[in-house]
Amino acid sequence: MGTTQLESVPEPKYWHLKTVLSEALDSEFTVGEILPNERELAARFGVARATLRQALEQLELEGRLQRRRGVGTTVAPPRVGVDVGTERRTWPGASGDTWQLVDCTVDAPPAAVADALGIDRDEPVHIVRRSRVSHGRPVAAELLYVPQSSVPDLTAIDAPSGTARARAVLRELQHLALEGQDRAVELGSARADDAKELDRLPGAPVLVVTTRFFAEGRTAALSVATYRADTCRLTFGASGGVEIHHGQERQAS
Amino acid sequence: MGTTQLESVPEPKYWHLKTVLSEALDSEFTVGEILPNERELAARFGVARATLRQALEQLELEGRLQRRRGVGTTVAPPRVGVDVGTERRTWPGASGDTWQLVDCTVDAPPAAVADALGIDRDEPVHIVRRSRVSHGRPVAAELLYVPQSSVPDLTAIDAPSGTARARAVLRELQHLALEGQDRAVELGSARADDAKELDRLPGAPVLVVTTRFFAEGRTAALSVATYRADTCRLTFGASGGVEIHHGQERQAS
DNA sequence: CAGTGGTCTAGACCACGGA
DNA sequence: CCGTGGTCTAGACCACTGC
Repeated sequence: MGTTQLESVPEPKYWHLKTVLSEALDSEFTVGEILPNERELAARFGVARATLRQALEQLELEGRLQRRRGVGTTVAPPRVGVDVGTERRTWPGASGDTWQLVDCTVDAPPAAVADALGIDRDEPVHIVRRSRVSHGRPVAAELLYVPQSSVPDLTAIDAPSGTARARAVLRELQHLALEGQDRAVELGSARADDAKELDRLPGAPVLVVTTRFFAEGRTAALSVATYRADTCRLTFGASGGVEIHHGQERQAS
Repeated sequence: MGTTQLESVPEPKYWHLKTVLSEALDSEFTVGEILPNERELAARFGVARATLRQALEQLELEGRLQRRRGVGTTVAPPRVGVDVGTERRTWPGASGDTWQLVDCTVDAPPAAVADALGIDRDEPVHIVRRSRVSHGRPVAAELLYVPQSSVPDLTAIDAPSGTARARAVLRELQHLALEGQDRAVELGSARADDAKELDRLPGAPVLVVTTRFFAEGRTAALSVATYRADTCRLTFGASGGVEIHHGQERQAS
């Protein structure tokens, strides 16, 4: 081998395709513009549709594209910075939070949630559903699990209907002294119900933010919030008064 | 509508397959166990390999499986909780941090990074490469961008080689008074070099943690850390002394 | 209704890891 | 060397959107 063997490492077609498309998006398209359809693009690049789709999937994962069945593929706007600040340690539903109540049920939680709450796996808890909207688009769906022991003063009279009961549960929560909280962020895929609320297909990538609220020496509530990974950037503002001019704060290419 | 129309919504095969496999993983497999190969599994479920792979991909995305070319598909251990705590606001490289120095170069940063740092796009900066290991496995790769103006006392003599220079840059950083920092987390896909360091294929899903360090009224450094999304759960410990017994803290199914 | 992206098939070959 | 997962093809049909 006389020459440096750079060509002997064939880049996958979809990877190269992704690079080419990415550059084209930067230079030849504007936000919201609709791309040629997949069959057309595949033909234009001389690849099978499946290969072209592999490239599009990556670009969608990175928040560069948005695809909707029956409509087409459009150039996505930059990701929305969504504040999930840690320093403001308050109960959910405290004044100024950005969540919309959806409804509230009483049911046995998933086993993992019961374990985290330190309760029996078949002990029913309040499950408050909330959703979060930013810039007119749904960005997150939340399930807030509240053991009945955390809101002992809640009576059946307080809970005539879904959102009213949700309000009552959150109101009762404020009575507890919040001793602390912790958070975790991980990648997940949207369950069917979350997907519907987020206007995505089931299985869409989401950032799952799990928050545990501590009071009276135990976990008094557990929040599982799923954010659209394609359109959201979770921000943890921690410095004083520095303005964020988020635009192309994307990963280096 | 007399009956609830549940059957009229045909679930995609790969989605159903994913559910079945997921339950099988819980009940019939142990961590580290190797699954039958894809051709075998596809045949067993009576689907094409591509369909089977779609299900496996989702499970890998959720951290349930690990696939390695030439080896096979294994049952993944629960995600590792990696602390990216916000309260401990220190410069990178301060005592007690868990990063390993890799090397250090001087080069023009990507345009987005230059913008975030508020410098010209062709102004070279120090680029410190670090990696983070947890439980014996690489979990993150970081690029730390430090404008030369942030470490004015650094001389060429301090920088004989890669890691030595990296050490020198971090040492100089400690001399600045850290005024604040902020963080953002978003989904990305691994670039080729990061992928190599993380022992993954290019394009693998990663959680990108961008941290801006403020000093002297400006952004004095910018860290872009990419964490393996399949194996990591980013934790933001914020409560006092509460022990985390992470095990099955997975998203509710 | 036509056009879009989403799912699925049944093949083929390639790149990598380990024996 | 063989077996693995990774890539790619050229089709097909389905589900959804908007006209």
